[in-house]
Amino acid sequence: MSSRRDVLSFAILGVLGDGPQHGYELRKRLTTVLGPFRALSYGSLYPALKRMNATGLIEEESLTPATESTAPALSGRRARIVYAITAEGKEIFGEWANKPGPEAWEDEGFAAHLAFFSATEERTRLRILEGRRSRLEERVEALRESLTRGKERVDAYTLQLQQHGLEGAEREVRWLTELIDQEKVTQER
Amino acid sequence: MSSRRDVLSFAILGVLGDGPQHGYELRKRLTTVLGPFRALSYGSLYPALKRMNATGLIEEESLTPATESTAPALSGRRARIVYAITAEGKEIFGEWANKPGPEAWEDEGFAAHLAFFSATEERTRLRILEGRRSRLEERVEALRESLTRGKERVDAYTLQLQQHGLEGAEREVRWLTELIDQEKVTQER
DNA sequence: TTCGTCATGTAATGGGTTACATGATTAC
DNA sequence: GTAATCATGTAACCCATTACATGACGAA
Repeated sequence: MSSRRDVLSFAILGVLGDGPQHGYELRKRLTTVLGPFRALSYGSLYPALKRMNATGLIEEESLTPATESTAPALSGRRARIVYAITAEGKEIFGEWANKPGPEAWEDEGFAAHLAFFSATEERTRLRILEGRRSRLEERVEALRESLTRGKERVDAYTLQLQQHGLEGAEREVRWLTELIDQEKVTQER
Repeated sequence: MSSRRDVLSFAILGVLGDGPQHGYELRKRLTTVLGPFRALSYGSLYPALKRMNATGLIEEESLTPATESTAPALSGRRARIVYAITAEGKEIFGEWANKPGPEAWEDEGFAAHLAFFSATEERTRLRILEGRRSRLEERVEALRESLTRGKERVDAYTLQLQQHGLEGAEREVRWLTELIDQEKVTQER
C-alpha cells in the first residue's frame, strides 16, 4: 500500500502544494527535500508525472510557475510543462500526511513525512516522531547485542565500523528525542 | 567494471577466505559485515553463488564447513551445499582488495573494503581511507552550501533534518581521520 | 565556439525483494 | 503440537539508473 513509488508521488504532491511546477525544477526541490535518502533521476521523475497526470492527482497547466513571476516568463527557452496539484491530489496527500502507515518509520518514508510536516496535524507529528524513535531504538539494541554478545570474533576494522554504526544510531535517537520534546513544548502552549 | 553485483561477489569471496561455507550461514556473516549498507535476501545470494560457481570463482564442496567441526555433522538436517573459494577466486579477490577503483569511496564499496581490510596492503588501506574522507568532505561542503547559501527558505523541520544530516557527515569525517591517524601510527612502527 | 544549464523524454539494462514451494528439526 | 530456525531455490513483481535523443540559451 505504500511502495517506493508511492513515496515519490507523495513528495511530488507535497512540493506542488506550494504552487505549480515543472519537472526540472521539481527535481531540484525534491533533491533538497529528500536529500540523501533518495536520489532522483529524470528517468523516474518524468514518468511519475505522466502517471500522476493520468490518475488525476495532478494536471498540466500552461501557466508560468508561481515562483518565477519575476523571471522573464518562458524567455525563449524550451517550453515547460507545468503541473499543478488537483483537488483529488490534495485529498490523497492530506490522507497520507495525517494517517501515516508503517512506512512512516522507515528511512525514506520518515524523511518524506518530515519534509512535509507542516501539512501534518500536531498529534500525528508526535506519533510519527515516536514511531521513528522506536524503530531506531530497536536498531540500537540489535547493534549492541551483536557487539557484546557477538560470538564470531571480527577483526579490528569491522569492529570499529560496527561501533561507529552504533554511535550513529544512538545519535539519531537523541536527535529524535530533542524533536519530540520541542514538539511537546510547542503543543502545550 | 564494479557493479553492485561485483561488490556482492567480493564480499562472498572475502567471507569464504576464512573457510568453506554454505549459503545460509554466509548470509548471516554478510549481514554482520555489510550491515546497514546492504541488505541481503536469499533471492540474490543463492543465484550469486550459482553464478560464481559457474565462473570458477568458487566451487562446491561436500565437506562440512570448517566452523562446524564440533557440531554433529549434517545431523539429519537438509543437505547443505558448501562452497569454497578457488585459486582463481583468491586471485580476483586479492586484486580487488589491493587495486581499489572509484567504487571504494562509495558507501557500499567502502564498507566492503573495510570489512576485508586485513587482506589489503598497508599503503592501499591509507589510500582507501583518504579517498573515502575526501568524498565525505565534498558531501559536507555541499550540505554547508545548501544550508547557508540556500535561497529557498524551507520550514523548520526540513532545516533541522538538513542540519542533522550535516552533523552526521562531519562526524563521519572525524571518524575517518581517527582511522587514518591510527593507520599511520601503526605503519610507522 | 564551447561549455554549462535549462528542459523533456524514452529505451535499454540491470538488479533487487517478496512470495511461494518444500521439508526437517529443535525448543517450548 | 506448534512456533522458530535451519536450508535451498525459483518465479513474479517492481523499480531505478544510465545512456541516448534533441535543442536552445547564456556566459566565457
